[in-house]
Amino acid sequence: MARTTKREEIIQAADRLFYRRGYEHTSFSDIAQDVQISRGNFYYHFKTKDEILDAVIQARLAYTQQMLSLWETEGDRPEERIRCFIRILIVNQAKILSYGCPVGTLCSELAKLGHPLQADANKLFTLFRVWLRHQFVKMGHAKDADDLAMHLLARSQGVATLANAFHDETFINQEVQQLCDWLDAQAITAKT
Amino acid sequence: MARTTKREEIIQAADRLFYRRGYEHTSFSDIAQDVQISRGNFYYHFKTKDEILDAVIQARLAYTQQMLSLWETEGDRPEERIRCFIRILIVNQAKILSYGCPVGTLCSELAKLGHPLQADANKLFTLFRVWLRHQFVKMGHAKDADDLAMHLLARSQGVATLANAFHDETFINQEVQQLCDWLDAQAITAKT
DNA sequence: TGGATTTTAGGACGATTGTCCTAATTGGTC
DNA sequence: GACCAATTAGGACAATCGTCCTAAAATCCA
Repeated sequence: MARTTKREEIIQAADRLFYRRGYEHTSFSDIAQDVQISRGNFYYHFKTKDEILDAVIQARLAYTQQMLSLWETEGDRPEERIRCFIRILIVNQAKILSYGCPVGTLCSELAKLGHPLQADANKLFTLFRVWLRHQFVKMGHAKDADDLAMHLLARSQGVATLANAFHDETFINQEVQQLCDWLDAQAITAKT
Repeated sequence: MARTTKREEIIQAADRLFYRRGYEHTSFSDIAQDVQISRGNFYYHFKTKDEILDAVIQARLAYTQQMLSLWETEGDRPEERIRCFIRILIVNQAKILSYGCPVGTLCSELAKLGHPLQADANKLFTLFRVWLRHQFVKMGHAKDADDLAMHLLARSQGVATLANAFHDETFINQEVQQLCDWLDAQAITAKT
């Protein structure tokens, strides 16, 4: 039983499956089978597939925000916090090698589908963008904080995409090192 | 009539649709409607959907190779040729803003589908990788040519993904400028 | 012109999709 | 034990999917 309701169980399963197989390639049956309920009973919890996607996106936004808040308390310098962001490439290495970045791949898919929830999915990117911008401002990069945030986001995306395609974990480690070096360089230029 | 056969017409339409809507979200009907043939007649040209995908990938490989060969003849320094690669972010700006990178999004999708043609699609990345590596070797980066090639590929991928999500063309221009600067820096460190 | 070949249109097929309805079951409250 | 609400299972539904068959039409060649 634990604390999770059936609804939360469904959202968790959908979250996992949407990431692994993609949104469109995941069916009601797949999710229902995963949480051990009948396919028909699905309608009681969610009226449409978009409703599940919406719930999944909201859940991702929630725990992403939670993660960012947690990082905010770790370390006392903004560089160390940004390093937390860079390190997710290492922490989630295995998943990234198999399925890419959860945010990037979802946004790409929804863009191709012309899906109405596209904008909501993009908020995931915005969450990271705003948080990173905030950190760069604190580093002394008031002027180009947003550019630096976008730059770092893009670098991470690229690493995830390539690592996924080539199934290359050495590449991830190399690029993470370069990103850390880049970050250090930004810390130096900021003070001047 | 021109020179194109019906089969080539189908491949072209499928190529375009796979890029815009994604592979799975494009149906036989969609392609058939695009090239003005009946849905049933499709079977005469292609037995399965995978067969079309295979043909599309082969076509992409062919004209990508052709493009790389063309770049090989432009300019006399490898830096100028690599700049051709970077510039596709500008040349295909409108499409990238709407649909992302054709290579990256296809590989990501096929990875999620666990599709057997995944490896063939990845050859598109390899084509660029090998070509870029070749240019970096000529620049004097014999040792780290492959790392530089992968790095540049990843940067481009990230830019495409973010530009697509945020529909931001200014971001593309900024990042292209940074990539060119980075390339110049590599040209300098190579000679030493 | 006549016959062979290529290409076509139309529809059947079984499976799967998202959606929706209904009747049965469960669980808690008086 | 009786009542009420929450939750369930099973299946119907129309549409769409990829696949495949067949007969007609178009095209080519002798």
